[in-house]
Amino acid sequence: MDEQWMIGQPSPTLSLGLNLGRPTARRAVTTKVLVEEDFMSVKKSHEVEALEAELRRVGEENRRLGEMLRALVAKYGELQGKVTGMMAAAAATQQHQSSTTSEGGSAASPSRKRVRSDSLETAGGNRNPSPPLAAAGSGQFAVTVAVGPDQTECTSVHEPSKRVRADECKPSRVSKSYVHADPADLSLVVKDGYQWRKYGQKVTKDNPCPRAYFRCSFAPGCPVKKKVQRSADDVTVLVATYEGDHNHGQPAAKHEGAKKSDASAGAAVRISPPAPVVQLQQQQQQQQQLKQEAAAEAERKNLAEQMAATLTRDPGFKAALVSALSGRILELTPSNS
DNA sequence: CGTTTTTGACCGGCGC
DNA sequence: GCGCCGGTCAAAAACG
Repeated sequence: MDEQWMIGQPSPTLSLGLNLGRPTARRAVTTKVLVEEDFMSVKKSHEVEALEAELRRVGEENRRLGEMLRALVAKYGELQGKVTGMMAAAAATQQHQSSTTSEGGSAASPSRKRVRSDSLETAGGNRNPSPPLAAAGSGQFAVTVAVGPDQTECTSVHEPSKRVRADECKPSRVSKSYVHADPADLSLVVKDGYQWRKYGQKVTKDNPCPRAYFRCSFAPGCPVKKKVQRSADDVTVLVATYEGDHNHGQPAAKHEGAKKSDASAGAAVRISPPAPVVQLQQQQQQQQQLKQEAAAEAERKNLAEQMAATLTRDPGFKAALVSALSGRILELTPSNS
């Protein structure tokens, strides 16, 4: 019979009975009394002995599982620490290289650049010789942020030397933004509140959709660039890659870029169509969702670990388990007078 | 007329 | 050394 009970009532029954804080607690008290009166006074039957053995076995298994879970979490934390350390070491090495080789390289071999570009660059580049410290909050679209806002020296190197490879000296901020767009709309425009000037378009090898290159045109010396390309997997998704920090604040909400001169925007301020706002919200929602999911996962792991530790250490857990099991036994066994 | 977009050409890095 | 490829330039066209 006990075998039938165990087969017919698998683990859900156990889990139901383990809700310590639920109204079954009151029933557990009464059932405990019943257990003591009915079962303890009477000679233990072999069924009860089998149940107790099963109970011990389940408790032991639960304890083992808890230990395994703790070990797993500990190993996970250890591995995560190693990864973090390796990434920090790589970032430190990269920063050191960029602060030495890039500065020296741009000064030692200026002939690497185009001649006409250098003349233009020196003429206009002095307008903003040092990158301002502002725009620390401009990374609001960042999904993957490479470095922190304190590493602005890389930007100062990056601006005068135009053809610095991205892996030699990464811009101070590289972030990606995914925007859902109408596939019928062929324009590669991602509304993010800034003014952008398109300076090139290219069809890349790994994606049939062309990639558009934009510069921030709100401030003359703003080093921020943006690449926009439709996702190869989903053409309805626009992937915008931002490089660098804005050296100005976010412009006031008005028509972004698209064939609107600043002179016309001064007097007649029109309310922007809702589409930019919607896309902006979509970007922020996606990023918030990613962060929330990561946080929720970490919280779940932490919660599971705490639950395992609490349950295995709590001396009342076994008593509660006994009461719960006994209560279920009394419920399921036909009342024998 | 000033600004922005388009688009072919050019440049430099990288792999073979 | 050569070709490929991504990024950029700049003249011409388009636009308001």
